[in-house]
Amino acid sequence: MAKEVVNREENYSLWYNNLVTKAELAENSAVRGCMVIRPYGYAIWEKMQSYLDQMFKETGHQNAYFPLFIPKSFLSREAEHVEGFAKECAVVTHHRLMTNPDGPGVVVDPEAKLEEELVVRPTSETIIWNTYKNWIKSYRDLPILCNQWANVVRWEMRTRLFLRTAEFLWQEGHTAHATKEEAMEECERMVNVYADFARRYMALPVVVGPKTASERFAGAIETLCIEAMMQDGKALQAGTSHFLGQNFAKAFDVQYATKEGGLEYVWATSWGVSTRLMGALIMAHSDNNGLVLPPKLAPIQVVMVPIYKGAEDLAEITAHLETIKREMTALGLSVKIDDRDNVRSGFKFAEWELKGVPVRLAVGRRDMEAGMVEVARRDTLEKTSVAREGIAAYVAALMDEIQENIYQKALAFREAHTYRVDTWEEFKEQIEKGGFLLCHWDGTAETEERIKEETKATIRCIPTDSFVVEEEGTCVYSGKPSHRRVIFARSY
RNA sequence: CGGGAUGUGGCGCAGUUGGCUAGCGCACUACGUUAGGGACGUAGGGGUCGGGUGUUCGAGUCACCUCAUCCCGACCA
Repeated sequence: MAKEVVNREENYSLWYNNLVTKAELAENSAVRGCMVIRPYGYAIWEKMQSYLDQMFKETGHQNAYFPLFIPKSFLSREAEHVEGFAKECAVVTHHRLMTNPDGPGVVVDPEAKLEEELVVRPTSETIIWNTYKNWIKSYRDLPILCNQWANVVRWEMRTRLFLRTAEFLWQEGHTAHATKEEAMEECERMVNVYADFARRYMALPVVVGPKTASERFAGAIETLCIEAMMQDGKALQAGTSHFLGQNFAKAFDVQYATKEGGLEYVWATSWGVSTRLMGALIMAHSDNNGLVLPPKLAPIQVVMVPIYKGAEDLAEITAHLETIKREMTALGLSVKIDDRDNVRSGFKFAEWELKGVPVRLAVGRRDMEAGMVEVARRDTLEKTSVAREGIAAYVAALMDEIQENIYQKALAFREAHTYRVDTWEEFKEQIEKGGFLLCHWDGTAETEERIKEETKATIRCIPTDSFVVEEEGTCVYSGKPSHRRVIFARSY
């Protein structure tokens, strides 16, 4: 159970500092809300990337890369899309600087104004569909199943580290299909890939389901998402998969010749997850001692701390640890021996806990002579003494146990903070305490909007795989009939 | 873009009603003692106070302007 202070803002910096630092920028810089990812933090992102990439390949996708700059006119081709992103675009207007004729430094050369301004991609649908147009002529060219790993820029009015930064890293999949059914299947397949990844690798229980119309991606017909609950009871959208219908195909005039000789617009999907997942990971599992990383994503899975007195002692114990390390490395574990002699063991314990390393081994002369190793788990903070013999296999098995335990803990937390709410009074009271509220909703945008205005709660999704929600009832707000419950929550 | 707050060594802060060589903790360097849960001693190095203008004999301190950051709103796959 989370301690009282967990997930309060003051604690975030403690957790974040291991992974990122705020960009240190020159004074007067217009760039704000960016982050610098430290090597240790990036290692987590790399792990996420490699697992996701593998899952994308297994579902038939290929990686590709498209331009960072998008001609401004492309963005306006799809009406809803441009409306959704216009307010947060960084725009390139010039291509050259010159020495300042009136003083020090450089200024923008007014002669170097671009014919057409370029938008720094906030998402790549438009530039990709402009390219797909040239790739697709016949039904034989379909489907196209591409993914891109890239950075994108969204000039948000207010940023939040990890959750909403001006520049972030992500992957975006963009697919083109001959039929509506095939595209819808793809959309669903990919949201399930995300859910699978969140659960198995991030140890993050997520709810899968469609968004309501008002929460949809700009230009999508349907948006499926995975929603997670953070330790403060707020919801976090962790990934989305969009069924785009023929909107982009029509906007970019992408038609294909059918087998029968006709001409049809293609059907599209797009889907993405970002470095926001790292924020989710942190806010879902961390405690007051720092990060808690699931073993599958931990850059260092085992840290070994020698307990010693004097240099010879250190050398001898370190050599002993090396033999253990070799055994564990052979089992595929990533291991670090912390043989620093300028900090004490207690300091090392605290530091590696802060960094979230799943298992710590400590060995002193006493243990060495007794043929024992002290094993400390990060998830439970328990310490046990284990025989040196067979320690590698023990730790390898412990990794699975920790992975599962972190998941179960997060799941139990979510279950404990999910409430079936049937009256408006109860709703207003409960929403203040956080959590997911499973409620009947009359299905209208008006009701959704009023609830948002009155309580700041939004419909996170219409769950399809996590809760039993199909039942007859009446809308928690309007009292009109409803056939299923949806998830209301305050969100990031 | 509105409301509030904050900018002083790498980090976190103090600095009274303006007053003389700008301090403290952490971190850093050297040496020594230490080492099973964030060690201690001694000796060091490092800041011109976000930027600008002004008031004054004198500005970290007062005034105005400006820039940046954080929080709350508005906004937001």
